[in-house]
Amino acid sequence: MARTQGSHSDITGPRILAAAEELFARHGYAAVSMRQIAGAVGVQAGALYNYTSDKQSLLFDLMQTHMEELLAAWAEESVPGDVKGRLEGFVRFHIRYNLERSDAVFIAYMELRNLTEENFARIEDRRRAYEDQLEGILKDGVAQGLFHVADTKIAALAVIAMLNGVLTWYRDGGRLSLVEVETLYWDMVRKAVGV
Amino acid sequence: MARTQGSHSDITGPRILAAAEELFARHGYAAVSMRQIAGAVGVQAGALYNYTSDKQSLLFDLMQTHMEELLAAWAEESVPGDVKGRLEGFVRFHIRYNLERSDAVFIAYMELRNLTEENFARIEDRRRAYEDQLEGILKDGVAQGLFHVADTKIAALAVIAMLNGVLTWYRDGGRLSLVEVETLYWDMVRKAVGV
DNA sequence: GTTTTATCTGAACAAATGTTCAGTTATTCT
DNA sequence: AGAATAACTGAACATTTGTTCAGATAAAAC
Repeated sequence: MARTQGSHSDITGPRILAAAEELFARHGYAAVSMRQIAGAVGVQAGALYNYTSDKQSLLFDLMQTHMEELLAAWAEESVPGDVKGRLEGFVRFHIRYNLERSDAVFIAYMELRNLTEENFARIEDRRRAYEDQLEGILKDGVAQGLFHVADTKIAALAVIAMLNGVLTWYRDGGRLSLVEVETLYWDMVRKAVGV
Repeated sequence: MARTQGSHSDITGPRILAAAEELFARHGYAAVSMRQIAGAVGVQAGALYNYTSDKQSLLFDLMQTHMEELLAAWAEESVPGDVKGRLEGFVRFHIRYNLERSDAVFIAYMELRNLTEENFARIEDRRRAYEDQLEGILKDGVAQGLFHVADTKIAALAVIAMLNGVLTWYRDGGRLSLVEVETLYWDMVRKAVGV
């Protein structure tokens, strides 16, 4: 056998990335083999190498794409206006976006140590850019005398860490709806920055 | 060659656990081989099996020990008194203790998916017990009308997630001292619970 | 000083790993 | 229709994996 019926690169390519994303998120990068990914797609392991140069760049591509899309989505959703509203927008956006793409977020936070030094630096750069978005809001709030935070850098990291925690317990159809979760966290963030 | 000079089980045993802890924390459980652990101890791979039945229980032992020690340390440090003081005590304890044992904490949070279903349940039980300690403080504060939190369960998870974030960026000799970090986070937690 | 026991080596095992590639077949182009 | 190309198979590769175990040597017990 060789080329299979209905095989197209623009179909198999995304399916490989999707399978890798789910498996990496569930079992971890190092614990997932190329054969498992291939099996999930319904293809032999060798076929993966028409779409990726190696396992490492499969991981990097997933992370890179996720970070770019995250930044792009925030750039589109972010609206200028009063700082309090901007902060609320960030909190709600972060929770919602990250829950929608929990697999990608999980990977982006847990598999950093499996990246090449060079790839790590690139991802880290994008993460810092995202953190800077939040810190920018906090700085503006402080400058306007509205927020009271002693260290905007630390506060930004603390808020993001707190929001990321949602990923570890939130389940669809659980006790709280998405909007309720957003509101609970916004309430805590709002008070933490002193407004 | 066989038994090496100065070989004692009460020395090699702890060294194996220490080496495994450091390697698991740095590279991840699945990415570390038994031969790497043995190499770090200065012993052949087969010798590890005098101290552990398999790789899985090496991981579980590390997690189990960590969780028990964490709970014991908190039980000793925790003092009854006003809720505000108890909450401050928890925040400072959590940051300090977790930074001192960052390798074990990292493993306990990142390698849950590599545990057997049964082992996972045991660790999860201990983690919940720890979260309950914090939630208990929050509940007391709410009952006394001192804290204003809408959902004590979520608030406990949010606070712990926020505090754990310190692990990802704190470095000894960095911009902020340990006490400064504790104080910054306590300030944010204090405000977040509305006091 | 001799025996017993604890501790480790070194080789071996089958299975699994990432990756390559010649060959085969479906699709697309002419 | 046939020729060219894209997509995949299946086998092979050198390593590495977790784990076992007979044998060897050091430490402890007598």
